[in-house]
Amino acid sequence: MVNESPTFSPLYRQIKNLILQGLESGEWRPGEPIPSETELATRFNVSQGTVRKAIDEMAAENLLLRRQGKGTFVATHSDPRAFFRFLRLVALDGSVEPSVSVPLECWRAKAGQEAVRVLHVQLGDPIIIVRRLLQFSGKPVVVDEIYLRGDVFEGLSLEVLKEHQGSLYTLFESKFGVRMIRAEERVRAIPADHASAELLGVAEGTPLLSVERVCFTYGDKPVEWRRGIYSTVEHCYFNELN
Amino acid sequence: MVNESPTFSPLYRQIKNLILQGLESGEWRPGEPIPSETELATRFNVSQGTVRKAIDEMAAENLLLRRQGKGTFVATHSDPRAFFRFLRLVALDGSVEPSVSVPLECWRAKAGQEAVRVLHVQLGDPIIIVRRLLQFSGKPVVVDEIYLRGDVFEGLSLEVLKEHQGSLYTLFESKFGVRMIRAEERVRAIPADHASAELLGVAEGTPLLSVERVCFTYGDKPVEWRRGIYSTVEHCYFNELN
DNA sequence: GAGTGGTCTAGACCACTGC
DNA sequence: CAGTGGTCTAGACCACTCG
Repeated sequence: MVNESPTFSPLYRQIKNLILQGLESGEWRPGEPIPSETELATRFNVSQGTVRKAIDEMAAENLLLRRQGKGTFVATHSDPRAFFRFLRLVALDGSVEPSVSVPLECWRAKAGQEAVRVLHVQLGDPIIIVRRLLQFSGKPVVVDEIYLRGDVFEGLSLEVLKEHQGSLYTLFESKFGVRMIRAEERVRAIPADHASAELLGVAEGTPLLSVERVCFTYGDKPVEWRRGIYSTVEHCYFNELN
Repeated sequence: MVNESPTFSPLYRQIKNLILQGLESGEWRPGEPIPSETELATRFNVSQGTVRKAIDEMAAENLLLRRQGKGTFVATHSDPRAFFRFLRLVALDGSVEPSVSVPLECWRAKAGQEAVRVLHVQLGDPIIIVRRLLQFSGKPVVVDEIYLRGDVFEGLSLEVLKEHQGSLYTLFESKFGVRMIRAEERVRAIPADHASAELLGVAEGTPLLSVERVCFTYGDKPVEWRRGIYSTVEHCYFNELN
């Protein structure tokens, strides 16, 4: 169990990778429990403390969720606590309203330069584009244009989107087995164009937020790129800095 | 060492609070090392592992910085790695340019309703207001208006600001003993008014980011409120979601 | 009560830093 | 070389959940 190589990697990190493999391979699916610490310890021939440290790190990265007395579970976006993990939008008056997703369009296309650069696909590879509206207490607040890898989300259609309840990421988990781990957002201020102005109910030229998001699944593989146009008339983009 | 109260608090968290007290009281100042784990363990009559767990949490919260072989240090904003911790601004082309802070004005005032609400001071209490410009590679990108508690930052003046090299938060640490721990930001899109347009070199009405930040020191005490007006012509607000 | 994660300990050894 | 943090172990006991 000793590692004398120049690129030293502690045992618990090797264990972490083994557990990660289980997640990637689908051995344990989102929401399901993984084996207990003692069970994993005997399986991997290490002490419980080492497994514990591996799980600690993964829980800190929101990959696993520990629940004392019950077990350790694969994190899922359908957990209500995870809903605002990727949606940093709050009402100016502090009220918390549930959001409703209204799918507008969904069509297939071939990857252009932008998709190639961000999604790591080849030029002309199939991609899927979704346009949808996000409403808070009945009012439209966000217009999203979402680019997805066609190979990963094969079968996605407007009908599927309309049938589904809940956030897009729960749909991606349950129907396509894709779990979003991490995302990067780039925010800029832009004037409302004609289409966005109409959809969001603001005057053309009104300053809006352009929020570009790249979303990664296991292995830091980018699978979604989206641009959201946020109206900040009654909401704002909220961020906590630590 | 047993705790049978209904509000159970593990030992390592009590140790954490003791170390926190040392930070708040200034027993160890930013950049300085705290005593070694074994030393703290004997001082607090617990095992090294318990001290370790306390320090682990504080390192995760960016309160302490561990350096193998050297010791554990009080985190500081003058560490270059911490520079972009609170400034989520990157160039669109990905280049990393150092920023220069240009103080414009600094005056004393009495707290209005906004300051009362955010900074938890009394109406009419002394506050200090700073206006400054942030330049990247010579170009103005951010105009900041900064509201500070007068009791905490007594003695701050335009001269002091102009003399100082480095970020504002390093000045706050070295001259006023105030360390910023955590911040909240609220981002909205607004049109450039006349003054901002002139300072940032954009046309009046250009969409800009309004970034309001509340900054907290130990004990979650708010000591700074600022509104930054960001030009997103060549930069964007970057955020990583985990 | 059995099983889970959570805490605490004591001790051994490894990796890194600086004298 | 001594001193620091980093890893790993084995074992005891506590707190929580559920049947």
